[in-house]
Amino acid sequence: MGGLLSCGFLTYGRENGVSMAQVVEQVVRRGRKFDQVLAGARTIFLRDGFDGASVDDIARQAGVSKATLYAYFPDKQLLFKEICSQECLRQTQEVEAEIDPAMTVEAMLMLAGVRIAGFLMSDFGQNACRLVIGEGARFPELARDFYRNGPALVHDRLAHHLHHLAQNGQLQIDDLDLAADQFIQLCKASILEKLVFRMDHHLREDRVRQSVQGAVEMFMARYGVQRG
Amino acid sequence: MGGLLSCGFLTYGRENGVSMAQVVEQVVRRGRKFDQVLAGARTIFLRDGFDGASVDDIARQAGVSKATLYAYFPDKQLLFKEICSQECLRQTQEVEAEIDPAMTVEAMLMLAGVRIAGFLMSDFGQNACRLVIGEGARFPELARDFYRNGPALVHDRLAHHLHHLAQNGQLQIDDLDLAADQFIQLCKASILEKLVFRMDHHLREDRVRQSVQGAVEMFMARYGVQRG
DNA sequence: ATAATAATGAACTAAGCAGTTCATTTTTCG
DNA sequence: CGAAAAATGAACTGCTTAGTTCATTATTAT
Repeated sequence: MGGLLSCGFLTYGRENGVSMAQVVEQVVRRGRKFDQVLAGARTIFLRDGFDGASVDDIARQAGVSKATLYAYFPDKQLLFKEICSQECLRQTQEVEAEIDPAMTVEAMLMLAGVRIAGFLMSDFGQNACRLVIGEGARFPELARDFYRNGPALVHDRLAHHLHHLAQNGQLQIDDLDLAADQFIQLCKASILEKLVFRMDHHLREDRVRQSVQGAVEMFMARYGVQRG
Repeated sequence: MGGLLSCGFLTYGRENGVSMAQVVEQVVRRGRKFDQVLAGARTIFLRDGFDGASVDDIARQAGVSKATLYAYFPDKQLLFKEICSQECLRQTQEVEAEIDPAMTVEAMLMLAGVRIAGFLMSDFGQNACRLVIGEGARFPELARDFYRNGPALVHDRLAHHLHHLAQNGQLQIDDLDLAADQFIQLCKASILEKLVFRMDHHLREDRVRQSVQGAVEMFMARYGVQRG
């Protein structure tokens, strides 16, 4: 327990595309229950956290014998890290759809905001956040990976878009990083803490939209060029 | 495990003031190691979380025998809840200093913002947040108490101040709750996720001030009355 | 068909941890 | 001092859980 896997992701015997499978047929696919194991582990880990989840529970959920599970993953920590890595990738894809450059600034912000808030609202988003935050002490490098492949990535893309808009003269921004952070945080207003601390498990749809709408208005009031 | 202590705090045999002690001398103070137990438990729980902390570790840290510990607290959960309750109160006190009504709007916002950000920056604030979020699944009512006595309380006081400022004509706000949430979130911009996900354990002081400064500017751009 | 590979399940080890017990020692206080 | 209250520590119970083993069964490919 220590330096292994300190960065990067595991790719543990699952071809993650068609091209890979074509190049090396049947290399590491050691069994057919691999996906079941991952699916079961994801369910249980997201529900119970690392300590709360027992390997027996995971095996049962996966519909797989414990021996099979251990045939794929030598220990519980590696399985946990693999799940977290997968969730990072999924989170990235969640925000991956391209932004149309022909949009107005408001429309672009609105779209980005709805996606950011939507992720937080999803069961998966909530559980993943809680999991990574809670287990961050035991797995610091994992929390960092999650951050880099999730929040940080969203931040960078947003800052990139803002940069272009500022160059076009549609926005007036001096500190791009700060502006991007501000917008992201504003989208979470009214919803973040209530979710994290389990106040309202499912906030009303209109409250979320209201939050994003408010974020856009505020952002434009500060950085918009039209004045009076 | 269930309904007990579903709301409210434990007051487990420690006079929490002088008046109490004067009224009932020597009621529940069954021993002199009470404070040591609490101190040790706080250290270990904040460091390791609920599952990660073993009762033996706590006793050792407290400089107290396990038997003594169990003489005060019948089980681990009750001790944990007591610690969390204490941390809630402490968090409340953290933001308790009164606001001078003669201040300018900007100065008031700056003060409030620095306090909010300061709490997040503190080791205690970070650990407490992680603890409550991570253990929220096991102790949902505890996460709610923490939220009510912390973030929600800050929100309410801020909204109250904003209400007065709006009545005085110094601000133009239609949705007070939203405005309060927005300001609070803005203060966390640039620092929250980096802390929660353990990117930079100690951000530079100036970056925090910059964040709060940016929050005030943005807030005034949106809700200030001076226009052009 | 048959041989190789994958999966099973059930029993097992070893360790850690919550909570208990109690004979002995220390502290407090009249 | 001397008695009552508090603290000790070390051993012990009972339970949970990570990880192993292996003889048996199912699946796959040639």
